[in-house]
Amino acid sequence: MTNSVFAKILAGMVDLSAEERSVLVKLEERQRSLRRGSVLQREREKISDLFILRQGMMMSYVLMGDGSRQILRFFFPGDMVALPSAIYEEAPETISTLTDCVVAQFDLPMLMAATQGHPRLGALFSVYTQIEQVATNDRLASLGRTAAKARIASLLLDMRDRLRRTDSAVGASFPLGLTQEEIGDATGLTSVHVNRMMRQLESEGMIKRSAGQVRFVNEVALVRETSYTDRYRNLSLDWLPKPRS
Amino acid sequence: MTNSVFAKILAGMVDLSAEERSVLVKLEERQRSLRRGSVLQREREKISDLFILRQGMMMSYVLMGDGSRQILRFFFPGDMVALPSAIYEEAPETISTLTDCVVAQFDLPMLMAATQGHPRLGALFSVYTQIEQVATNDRLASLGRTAAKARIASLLLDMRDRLRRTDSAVGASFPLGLTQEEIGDATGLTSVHVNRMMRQLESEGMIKRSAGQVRFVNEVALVRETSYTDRYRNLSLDWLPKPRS
DNA sequence: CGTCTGCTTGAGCCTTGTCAAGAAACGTGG
DNA sequence: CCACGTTTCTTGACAAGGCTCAAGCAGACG
Repeated sequence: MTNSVFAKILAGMVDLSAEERSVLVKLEERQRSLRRGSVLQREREKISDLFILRQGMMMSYVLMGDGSRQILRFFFPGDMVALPSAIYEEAPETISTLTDCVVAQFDLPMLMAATQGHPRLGALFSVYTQIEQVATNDRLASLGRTAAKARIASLLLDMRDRLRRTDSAVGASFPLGLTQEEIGDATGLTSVHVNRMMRQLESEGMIKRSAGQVRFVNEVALVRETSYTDRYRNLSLDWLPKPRS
Repeated sequence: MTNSVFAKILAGMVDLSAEERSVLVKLEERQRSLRRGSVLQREREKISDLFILRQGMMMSYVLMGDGSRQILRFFFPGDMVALPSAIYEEAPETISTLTDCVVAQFDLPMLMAATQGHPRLGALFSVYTQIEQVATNDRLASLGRTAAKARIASLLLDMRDRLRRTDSAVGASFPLGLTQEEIGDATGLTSVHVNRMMRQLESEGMIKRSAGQVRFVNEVALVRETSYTDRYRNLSLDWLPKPRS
């Protein structure tokens, strides 16, 4: 394979040197195709492999004692997957595919080796994980302190922005690819209430749904509903070391 | 100052070499005392300093459009503070003290320099941030998919475990140091409902409250209520590079 | 063409929120 | 060390957002 989707994400932050790119390409050499509904990793199992999602959509989730599910995160092309699990004896989350997927697979020693001679790349991995952290904090605030409609609006805006990172065809319209049950499990709602809220967003002229696509009809109103922020923007990275060119 | 509280946390994961310790001590050389109620960093302001909390309790939070507050995290001695904010042009969260505090202050270049010749230390910083991430995921699941009583029980168990990391005097009993309003802002509840649930936990014989202290009377029942996991335990770190001794 | 999964809608309920007010604890100045 | 003001805790009555249960419908897939 001659390219790296993870590099596409990082390239949105800094200009990568040719050498840095080649290191990233190597991380994505070992690829696997997965069917929709595959489980890459199950909660409480020992896992040490990491993945970069190249095509498709995935998610991570936990099952609660009462059988309900909390989806922690959706993954889109370019995302690094399973890093938190790799440091534990037992994976804290289940990871599975939502569509047919292509992933690149590697492990922590390979990651360590990759950053060895490239301190800036190591720092960029840290930046990536911090962005994740901030995005998770945003979701936390969304679940803790906003109403159902706003949670769903946030989720939709987030999906659009993250799809657009690697697919410039995504504009006001994008394929949803989630059931209302999944949206509910991500936002802490029931599928019934997700349904009601989505139709309300539609009847209020904020979104339009058809053939599995969502279109933002009034994006300004949607954003006003949510206080959503794209956390891949407005980074301050002048402290990064010089690249190894 | 001749010691590092952050080293205490890391020492719970691996045996630190003398050289690694001395690097960590240096990070905590510049210290500041802060009054209760001080704001170290305000949401949307530019910040580039990091802190390690040496004494006291702090928190980070965001203010929502409607004036409500979501507390994202409480900080206890040994915790690293403000790392997510340092990579943004504008801080994504406000950080303030809940008690009088002593913090050590440094910045990203100093952190980069510290890990420069110590790859294992750099990796341990990453491990630390991943633990944060997993703990945040747990809170997300707690807010999304558990009832009020369980959220509060989780919070109490988490506080106790994190206080105990650096204070071996903490056992079944610890100083709460939070108002019910703060507990509510952390768990996505109102202070009124927090009150009801805490008295319920008390009347059910799970906890006892007096003079600002919380005592776990029936810890087993409390844990059963919550599916809480201590994320500082059961790490798998055999992939770490050799320490520079 | 039949089955299955996901979407939609209604009715009633329950957990949690809102509003309000009094009691208790805490902190501060005199 | 007391007195007063402020914050925090506690409790009740009522409201509401979101959940549960149930049933019909539509589209996808074999």
